[in-house]
Amino acid sequence: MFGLVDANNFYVSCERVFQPRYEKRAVVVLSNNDGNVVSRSAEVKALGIPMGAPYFEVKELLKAHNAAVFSSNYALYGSMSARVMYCLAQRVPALEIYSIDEAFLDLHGLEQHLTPYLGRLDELAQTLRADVKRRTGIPTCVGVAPTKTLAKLANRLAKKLPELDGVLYLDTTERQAWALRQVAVGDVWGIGRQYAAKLTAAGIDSASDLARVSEAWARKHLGGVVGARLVQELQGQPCTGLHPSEDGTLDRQSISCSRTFGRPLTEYSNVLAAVATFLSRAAEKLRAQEDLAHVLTVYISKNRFDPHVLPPYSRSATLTLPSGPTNDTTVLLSYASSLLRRLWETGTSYHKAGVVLDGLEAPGNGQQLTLFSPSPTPAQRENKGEKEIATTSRPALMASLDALNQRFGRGTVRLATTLSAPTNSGSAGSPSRPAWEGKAQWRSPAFTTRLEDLLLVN
DNA sequence: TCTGGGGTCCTAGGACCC
DNA sequence: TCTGGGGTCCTAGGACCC
Repeated sequence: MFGLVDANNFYVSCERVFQPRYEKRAVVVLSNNDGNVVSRSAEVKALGIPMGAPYFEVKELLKAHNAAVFSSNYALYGSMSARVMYCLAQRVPALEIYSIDEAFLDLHGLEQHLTPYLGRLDELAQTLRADVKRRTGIPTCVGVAPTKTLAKLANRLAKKLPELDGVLYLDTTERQAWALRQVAVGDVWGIGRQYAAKLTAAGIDSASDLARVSEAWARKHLGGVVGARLVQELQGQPCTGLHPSEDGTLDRQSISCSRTFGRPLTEYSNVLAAVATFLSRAAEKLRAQEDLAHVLTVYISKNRFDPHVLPPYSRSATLTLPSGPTNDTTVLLSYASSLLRRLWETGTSYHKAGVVLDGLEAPGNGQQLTLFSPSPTPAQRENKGEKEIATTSRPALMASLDALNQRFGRGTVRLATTLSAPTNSGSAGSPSRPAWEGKAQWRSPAFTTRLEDLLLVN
């Protein structure tokens, strides 16, 4: 059996832990740039405000109901997530951290061997919920079922139906069949908007209907092997196992960093400063998980909501690093700036930029070396005669950078390229405020990660 | 006026390998 | 006249997840 633990409106719950006066009030948390509603308290859901609603569209409604509005505070949510995962890891043989607020639990064997001591799996699930709530303040629900897809479905019902008291255990085929009938096809894990529309057009409305389509049909209409697996999993046949997260942290196969800008940017130097900042952050994460990357992608996007802008809204460029895998920000940046140059169209207004690091590998024995001396980076070629940029990594420099920023705060020491060029018109902000930076008007304190923000109790 | 960010997995054509 | 089969890697893009 698999368990799925999922926090209830996680970001809102994190805010409430440290500011209990919001316990009974309507609360929302907004995305970066205060753009969209990404977490809603039950009171807000009852108002009919959907997940992902643009804030400007629901602002008045929220105000009318005296809702509290927060900008997102990832320092807080990340740290609360780690606490929740730590609690869970202490009580189950293995878990897979699936997202910031969800984890799959490996419960195989427990039902045969341990239940005489621990009670049924649904009792164990209740114990987990109570433990997490007591130690972190975060409310959760738990689904238990023979496949991950059914565990997700069970979790959804556990959240929806108060009479289940936060736990649903789909131990028999009768209970599974019942659960499948309760869930709309669009709410099944792996069925997004496009597939949902296609399925309802074909007369497939519930998870139960979907569980009865043929494998061939699923393959043809639901993205090949992915669709075939999905249907089998609904039938109770596990197609995917648990990928345990070692020591409670997540090792990623790709690392990215991107932002929508606070305002549209047309100056190359401003966008370069943004890309350099995002790349620095991504490289920092890469070093934190002790990996090297050998594939780099840069992308820039136009405003897809502007009716005057035609698709494609986004262009990307990917490069397999000729000088081999690295985690050195300066090496990565010299390639990133040449990719950005390739994508750049003068006179275009850009809305967002991002970088992705792929092809991650651990340093050491397995590493691919170059046969000859590393080929020069684009920056070296362009700047021939100027100061050299190394193609070989300088681990000691990066380690010092990370140590300083860890101790004195993110961005204390950074590459000069991350600084936006001074603008003639731009007396608006202080020089330390980059052109691309967005809004975050209502951010709560970093209660768990900044000494100055520590809650004081009299 | 105002519309997020960080991921996973899959597809598909072309270059290239033996 | 006639021109293979089984792979990997690279790059770009799409669907989906939370």
